[in-house]
Formats: sequence, structure tokens, C-alpha cells
Amino acid sequence: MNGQFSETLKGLKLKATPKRLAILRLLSQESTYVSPEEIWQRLRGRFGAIGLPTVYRNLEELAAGGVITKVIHPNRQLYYFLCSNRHHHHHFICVACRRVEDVDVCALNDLEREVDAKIGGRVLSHIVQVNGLCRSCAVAAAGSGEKQ
Amino acid sequence: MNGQFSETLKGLKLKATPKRLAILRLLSQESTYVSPEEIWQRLRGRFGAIGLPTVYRNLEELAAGGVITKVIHPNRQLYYFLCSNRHHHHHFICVACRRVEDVDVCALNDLEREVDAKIGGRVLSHIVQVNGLCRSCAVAAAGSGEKQ
DNA sequence: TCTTAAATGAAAATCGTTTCTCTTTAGAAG
DNA sequence: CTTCTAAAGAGAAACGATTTTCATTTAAGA
Repeated sequence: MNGQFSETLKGLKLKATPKRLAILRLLSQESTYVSPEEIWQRLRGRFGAIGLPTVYRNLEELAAGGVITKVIHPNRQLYYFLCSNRHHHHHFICVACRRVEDVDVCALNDLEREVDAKIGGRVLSHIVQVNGLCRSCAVAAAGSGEKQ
Repeated sequence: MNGQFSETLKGLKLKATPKRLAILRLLSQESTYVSPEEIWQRLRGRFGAIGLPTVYRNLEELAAGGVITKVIHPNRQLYYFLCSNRHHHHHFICVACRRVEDVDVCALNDLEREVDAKIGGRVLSHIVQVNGLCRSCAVAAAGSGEKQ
């Protein structure tokens, strides 16, 4: 299970250091996005220490390599999660439980084409983030207070 | 032309102060997104002074009211621009000239429906940002060096 | 006009993120 | 199994955008 990550890192020409592997492992065990700070908190016990800058640096590198995805947060604060598909970074985020699910919406290809036609220029990239309640949270919400 | 904005502000229960109006006017004259800092720089001459916090505060309030839109910037720094449609915040941004154009893509309604079905929960909102080159910049790019 | 809640400015605080510099280490080479 | 070197890490300090505090001013309804 670790070799898999080492392999990934080798592909990115990144050394397979214990901390880097730990970050990857942690993210792989999460079904939600995690902040650099959070990762740091959780990992500092396991090693003599891990520096916050190290966490940031690694996340940045991994994100650049497409192994993890940066969540778009309206204001500041970045969040990351392991992404299954290196080229389709569209995700559904439950605002209640923060679970992240990949969204492989075909409509997006149409979207690019459509925007392309409408603008008459060239579409280079797009970012899509869908926020909402996942099934279980929606059910839970409906069960209790149901806010309008 | 000013009364229009006063009206808008009244609807949001915000006082029509000179600075607030100036911010709105400035944004209305821009066809691109502008940073709080930039707005501040451009406005400080016209008044005895305008504080950066004031700019931030106002932008936040106006964005909350749906009069302006916050651009999703991967990392830090927020940008705003006046939006024509209070409920459709989808925009095309030219990475070259920073011009912003509204994208009223119908596919997005399908998108919501589709994600809704796929997730089985409830979609509350979504953010879409399309980056690329607008027509004129695309032409210009093609005319000169054409990068890849 | 009067009154009051809202708005503002200036300075200081916050806080996420990055940079610097020196030390340690992964991993290719021998 | 050592050696060597570029990459990686720690810790502290720097950065810089955004926010808070609080005393002062002002819009706008009474």
C-alpha cells in the first residue's frame, strides 16, 4: 500500500520521504478535504516533528503533480484531497459533512464548447465546484429541523 | 445614473454613502474584475481619503447582496466586478486582458440536475469559472507568437 | 432640525502562507 | 555497504492580504 505511493512519487521525480508518504497516506484515508493546518496537527505526533512549511510545500508539489486537488474556497484557506482522476477536477462538496465526491459530469465538455462558441475566443480551463448536501446529510436535515 | 445605484442600495438596506456609490460607479465603469487594493488606490484621490477597510467592508456587503461578484482566485486575493444577473454568477475571464463576460450557459441547469441525481442529495450552489482568451486576445495571440 | 443606527478611518491585530538559512537525508553511484 | 550530492526538512522570521477595534462622523427617517 505504501509502494503504490512511492511509485506515484517516483513518477513526479519527488523523493519518497517519510513525511511526504505520510501526507499522502493521510489524504488517502480521508474521504473529505483537509486543510494544511489540519494535516500538520495530525502528523506532528507521529514524527519528532513536522514543520508547517513542509506540509505546505508538499501539498503544493503534489497538487502541481495532479495527485491531489486544491479545493476552491471563496476566501482564504486552501484545502486538499486526493483525487482519483488526474484530469477531471470537478467535485461535489457536502457543506455539512465536508465529504468530497468526484463529479464526472459530461455536461462540462458541452460547457466548454458552448462557452467557446459564445465567447468566440479560446477556453483554456475551467473550475467547477458544486456545494450542497450529500445524500445522508440531506436525509438527516430533512429528518430534523428542515431549514426552509 | 446615480439614482439607479441609490435605488439598488436602498433595496439592500444600505445607506447610500458617497464612498459606497463611488465603489459601485467605479465597478460599473469597468469591464473587468478589480481588486480591493486597486479600488482603494483609484478612489483615495477623489475623497479626502478612503480607508482600505471601508473598501473591503463595502465589497463584502455588496457581494452579499448579489450586486457584485467575487472572482474565484485559486490562492489568495479577492476580486470583484459588477454583475448583471444577480442569480447567475458564471463568468468567462480572459487571462490576457482580464475582461469578464457573463456566461449564461443553460447547460448549468442541467449540471445541477445531473449532479443532484448523481449525488442523491441536494445541490445548494455551484461556482463556475471559465478561464481563457477572449476573441480579440485569441486573435492577437494567433497573430503573433502562438504559444503551442 | 434632531436623533440614532449605520458607516468610516487609522492603527493594530490576525493569520494563512512563504521565505531564509542551516542541517538532514534519500537514493544513485561506486 | 559506504559516499556523495541534490533534494527535503526544521524553525524562525517575514509577508501581506484581510479583519477587528474603537472613537468619530454621517445618512436619513422622525
